[in-house]
Amino acid sequence: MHIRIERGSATPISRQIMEQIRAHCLSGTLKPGDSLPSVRKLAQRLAVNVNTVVRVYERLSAEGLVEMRHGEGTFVLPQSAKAENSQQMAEQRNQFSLEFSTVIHRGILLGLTATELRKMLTASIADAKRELKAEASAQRSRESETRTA
Amino acid sequence: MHIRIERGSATPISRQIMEQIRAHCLSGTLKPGDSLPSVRKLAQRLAVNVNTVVRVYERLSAEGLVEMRHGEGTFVLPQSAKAENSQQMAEQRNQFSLEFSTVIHRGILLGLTATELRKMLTASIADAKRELKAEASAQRSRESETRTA
Amino acid sequence: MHIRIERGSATPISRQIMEQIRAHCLSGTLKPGDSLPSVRKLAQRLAVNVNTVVRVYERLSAEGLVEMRHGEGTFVLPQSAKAENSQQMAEQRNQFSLEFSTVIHRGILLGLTATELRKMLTASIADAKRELKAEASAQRSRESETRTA
Amino acid sequence: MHIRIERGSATPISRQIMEQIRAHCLSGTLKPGDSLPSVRKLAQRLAVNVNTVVRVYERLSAEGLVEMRHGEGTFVLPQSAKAENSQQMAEQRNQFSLEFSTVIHRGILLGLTATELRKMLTASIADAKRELKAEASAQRSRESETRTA
DNA sequence: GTGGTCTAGACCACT
DNA sequence: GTGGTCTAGACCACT
Repeated sequence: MHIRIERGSATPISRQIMEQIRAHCLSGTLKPGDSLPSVRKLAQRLAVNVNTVVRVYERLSAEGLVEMRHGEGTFVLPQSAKAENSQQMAEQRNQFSLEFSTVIHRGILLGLTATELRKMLTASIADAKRELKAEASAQRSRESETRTA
Repeated sequence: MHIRIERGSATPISRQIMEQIRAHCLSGTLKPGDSLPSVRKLAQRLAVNVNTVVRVYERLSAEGLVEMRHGEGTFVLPQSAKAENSQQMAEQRNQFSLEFSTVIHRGILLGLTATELRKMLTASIADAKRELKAEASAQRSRESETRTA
Repeated sequence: MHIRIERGSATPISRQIMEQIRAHCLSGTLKPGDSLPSVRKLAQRLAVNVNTVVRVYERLSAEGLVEMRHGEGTFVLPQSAKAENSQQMAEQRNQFSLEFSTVIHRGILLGLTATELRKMLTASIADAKRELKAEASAQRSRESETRTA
Repeated sequence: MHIRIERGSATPISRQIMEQIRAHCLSGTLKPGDSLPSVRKLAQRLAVNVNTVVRVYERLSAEGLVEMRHGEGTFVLPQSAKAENSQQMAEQRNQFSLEFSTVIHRGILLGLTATELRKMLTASIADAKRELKAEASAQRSRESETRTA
């Protein structure tokens, strides 16, 4: 589960983490029953305070997306209804499209041309897909290890 | 000078306004000597608290980008050196490119395809350019009025 | 709004505060639209860390019981439906009755007689009612001040 | 020795167990020399992790209330002095009275009337006594079996 | 090992 | 003034 934190950003770290975990759940990178990294591990990996991660997990738990089991870990919950799920997805995409257009608007103001923006898009898509693939294969190998063991 | 505020965003309103004014200065929509809208007018137009705008102007003033003249208004300052200006531009573009790639990363996680993202890009670029043009022409007509008067 | 914290208790402070605020909302001591004390004030009054109160308010907010308005304060929300409200009340009473019987069970184990327990009950009821009344009258006088002013 | 666990409670399970064993010792349900159930049996009976019970016994052992004899079991120790015993009893009762009044306070907030609370008290006392009796008679029959064997 | 609570203190943003 | 986020660090409880 890749999570990328933008340090200088005005978006609070906790919110960045939360949105990416939500996206992972909606996209299927995280499936019901999967365990999230422990609060301490994720905190260390992201070089973030433990409490920050705890807060994120607590909020996702209040949303009903995950469940924190004392002494065991934090786990993705099965989503109650497909309808609800696809509604969440629609909401997330709407929000995404707003952000996207805001960013582009700023790019144009900064004098970037359509051609430059298209190049950046292509590069960013490639980057993101590479990350996703790398992760998926890492997960597969982890799973096969588990099966062997 | 068009400014667009995204209400739900985690990015604070003041920062949204500030970044867009900076971008307008760098892109030339706002030129040295131009006056910014009065604090009260902008606040009303954006449906934002007056103090929020005051603080934005104060910060831009501290940055040396604008000058607040008591009783007159707020004006764009000539940028001290071209070098500095282009350095600022480079910084802003760097930051932009970081944000851009983060947004795209999230879009990919949400399952958007390259094709969808390209369509969104084209639409957003068209939107942004239309806004810029509308503004430029509005400004031209305002200027000719002033000349006539 | 009286809140009583038992320091040595195994029940976490935050949970004690949360349950009492919930009870105040259900009992009508806190009505929709009422403002809660600011996080800092309540923290100081209870001699508790600010973050502890913040967490309480955040959770009540996630429950939909209150709303935190940035820069304004925290306010009791109107409860969506009477049905829901009375269901919450039933839940709270069920939980109460469980706790109550557990406490009594322990009292009996400690060798307290029925008569002693009844005396304690009468005394505790009187205490609690006195507190409620004192608060209600304090509130009335506050309201009449406001009306006069 | 009856022990009742309230699952949802904020009071940790281990503390619930510990307090009840202490109360049993003070009330005489458990007498010096009596054996506690084995760690595994109690854990199974209460559907609790073995380690949880182990830690409870360890703490009671550290308090000098019981003694863990390797390979034999855990036994109630004779209390060093009556004075100490009655002091412990007083402490426990003080703590009990605090908890009791807190619980009643919450009940009043939830709108329960004095009459309702008195009824609940009577019912809870009856329940608790019934449990104590059932246990006592079970213990007597166990003892007579032992004598016979 | 896991999560849960709490503190003290800092700095930020909105009204 | 109000709430919001984050850190560093402590100590506790459950598996």
